Amino acid sequence: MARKTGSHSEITGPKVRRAALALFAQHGFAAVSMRQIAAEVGVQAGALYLYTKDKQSLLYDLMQAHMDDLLAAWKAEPKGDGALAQLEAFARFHIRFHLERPDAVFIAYMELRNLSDENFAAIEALRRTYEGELEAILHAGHGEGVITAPDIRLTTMALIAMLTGVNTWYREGGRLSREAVADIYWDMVRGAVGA
Amino acid sequence: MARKTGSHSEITGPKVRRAALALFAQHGFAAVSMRQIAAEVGVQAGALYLYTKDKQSLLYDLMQAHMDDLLAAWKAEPKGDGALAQLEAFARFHIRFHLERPDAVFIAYMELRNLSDENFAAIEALRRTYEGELEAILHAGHGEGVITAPDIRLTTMALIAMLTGVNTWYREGGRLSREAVADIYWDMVRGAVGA
DNA sequence: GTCTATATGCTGATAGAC
DNA sequence: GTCTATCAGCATATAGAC
Repeated sequence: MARKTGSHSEITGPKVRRAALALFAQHGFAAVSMRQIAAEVGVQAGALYLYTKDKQSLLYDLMQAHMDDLLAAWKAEPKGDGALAQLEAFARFHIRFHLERPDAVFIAYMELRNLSDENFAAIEALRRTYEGELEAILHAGHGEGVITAPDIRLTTMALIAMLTGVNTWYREGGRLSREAVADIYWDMVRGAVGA
Repeated sequence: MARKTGSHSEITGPKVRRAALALFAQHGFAAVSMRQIAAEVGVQAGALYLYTKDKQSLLYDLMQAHMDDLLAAWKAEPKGDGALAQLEAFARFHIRFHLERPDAVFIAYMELRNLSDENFAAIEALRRTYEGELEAILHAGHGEGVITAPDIRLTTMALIAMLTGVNTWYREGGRLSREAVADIYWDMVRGAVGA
């Protein structure tokens, strides 16, 4: 359908966010200029300000959308009965979700210090909510007597670091499939919590 | 005290590196200007170029010095006999060494993409050398039959991510001493490798 | 909705005085 | 060894034409 004086806001908006996501992940927020993003989208720099208030909002919106996705996806995940089944569900979910969107994950971890103070606080709260999900599972597992980890909080942080670390080395088409990786990591998680 | 033609190269050089380390860790390499570093040191921006070829070299020198320190410190670490003792030594060493220099660790992980191609390759080689140390221990443990982890390479990456993760949450003067943290993490490491 | 043009300011790096 | 002054360029963001 022919269109005369381009009215692409429904297409250009997402394109801006996709371009920013890829460029921020590759070069870092501070190293990417609005001109670079505009060039990737195929518009002039000034036009970006129709879709974002400023560069800071662009970063914040990307990170917030990522964390919202994460929390919603975990909420929708089938979890099974018992703390051990839920721990397995969490480990497999975390690896799968994070491997599916490496750019967003990278930004969420690396660009926290480039957020304004209030934006940082908002993202930090979402991150703690997610950590709380795992912490609750471990707490339940302790109550059920199926895990013996001595410190729930440390175990939470250790497991999340271990699982997220997959993103730093996993390459599509490598030696192992995502499922094989998840199997091995689940073994290590189980061992680490003393299950 | 009046000073005529100050000759402070032995003092100013290290000051430049210390200031750059702190500022890069706090704000990120790309977000820090040479003028900011100079202000922190107490000289004018132009004077920095007496101590570094350019901004890129400043970053590279910091990262290389950190990796050299790491490898030298591990080499000098008492390790005990047997793979399990060496694994414990590695875990405790890694946590201790990394907690002692959070800024350098942060930069070494976050600023890799701001290195030039050849500088990146050099740092990457040092990082792989360090990973190889842990991998060799796990390999030996497999041979001795004291660990049952099914995939040495994945276990290496998982353990390093888990141990390095301590830096993201540990705060001096918090609930647990470094030794207590190391005790708990060593338990988790042992469990994760099936020892 | 996108463009061009522009404001205002900071960037890395160098030259030359002292 | 450090300074001031400066270059050439790029930054974010906005104004106004179309």
